[in-house]
Amino acid sequence: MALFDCILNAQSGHARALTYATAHGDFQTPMFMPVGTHATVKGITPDRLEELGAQVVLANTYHLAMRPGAELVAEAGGVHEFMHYPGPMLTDSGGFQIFSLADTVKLTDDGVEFKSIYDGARVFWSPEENMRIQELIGADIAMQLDQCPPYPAERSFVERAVDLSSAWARRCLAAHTREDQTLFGIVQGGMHLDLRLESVRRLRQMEEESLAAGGRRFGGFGIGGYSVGESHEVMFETLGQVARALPEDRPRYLMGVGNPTTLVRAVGEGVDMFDCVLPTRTARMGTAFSSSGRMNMRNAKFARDFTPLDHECSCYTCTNFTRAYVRHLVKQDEMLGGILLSIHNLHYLLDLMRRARAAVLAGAYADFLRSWMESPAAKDY
RNA sequence: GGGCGUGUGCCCGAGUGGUUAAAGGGGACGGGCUGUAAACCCGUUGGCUCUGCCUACCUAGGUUCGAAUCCUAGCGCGCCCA
Repeated sequence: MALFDCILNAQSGHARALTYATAHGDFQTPMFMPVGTHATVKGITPDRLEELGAQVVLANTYHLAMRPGAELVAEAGGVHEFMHYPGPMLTDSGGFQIFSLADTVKLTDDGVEFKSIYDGARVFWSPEENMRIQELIGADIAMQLDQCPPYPAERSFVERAVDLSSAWARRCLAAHTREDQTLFGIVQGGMHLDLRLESVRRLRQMEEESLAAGGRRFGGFGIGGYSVGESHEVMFETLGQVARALPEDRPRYLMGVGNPTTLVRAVGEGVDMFDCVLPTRTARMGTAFSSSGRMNMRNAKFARDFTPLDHECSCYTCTNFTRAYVRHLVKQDEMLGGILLSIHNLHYLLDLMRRARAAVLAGAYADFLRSWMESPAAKDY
């Protein structure tokens, strides 16, 4: 396969199984991507990530640009070398952080000015500067700079976010040059189907114009702005139509979603990739995913429970440790508690997506979805 | 044996006559976490027939309209002297 080729291995209903080629190896979908904001998946060493079958790992442009600095990462040989992760990587642009963290954000014709949360310094990013930084960091996939509106938000606000994100997408696409890195565009539009479809239309159009002018195309598409506080019902009212309005020949990435049931349902709607802090953050806070639903391992009922976290799980944690021991670690604030739970939760989502892929390859995704929705784990949706 | 000090809710610890069921920690118990400023944040923590009542600041008496707060004795603990 040539770099950034995308092969459709199978389709079952709207659910797809893709293989995608990057300079650091192929990845297969449906797929969940562990989040490693500061160029580390908290508590998890890279060899453990490989053992878990993680394929793509995320890092964050905002945080790495502030610390230790994109130039330093480039000097280290790029983010893969820096963090010693040999597989495919993706960097989020940092747009999400700019708008969610900074209290003073100033939009100009040329870009966005914001205050660094690290030292309060004024930082100005144009889409071009953001591309330059992401190329320095050197992940396999870069995300366009975008604006993710909160929920609820005035329609006019969401419209402006679509306008801004579209304009930035065009400039990112034009500015992106690195050959061994691809760029994903991002759909916005909140919960408004017409705005979402307009956002998709613009991405497709700007790509056509770029190609016609001898420029580049998007390597895939992010679906942003969901799971920002709306109900699942509201999200699924539009998600499927939005996903399927995107080009069929490239991956669709639902950004920031990690609830197991949402993943299973979204795959059924034609989504291919996900990322979320949920498995690792909740792990550090003491929560375990399991085939019988989420478990708060601080609960007293686990004190003398000498069984594995999940009887159906084959991860390192479940094959070697008991609920009682994990609870003990969590109650004592021992770092190993968060580590063991992170291993388990990541395994849970990675394995869920492997089983989803197997179901697509078997042409039986509808059955997989149905049996999931009837399982005890779906209750925590 | 004598002197001085001290005794608060599961634990530590503030309070030193009235708005104190009693600050603040810790612990315990429970909840939350969705493109990670998160090994973090929030709630509950005497009982009950629960918009109120009862029981509570070592024990027993006392002073006072009113005491965890003052007095007396006892008991426990600590330090010093013998």
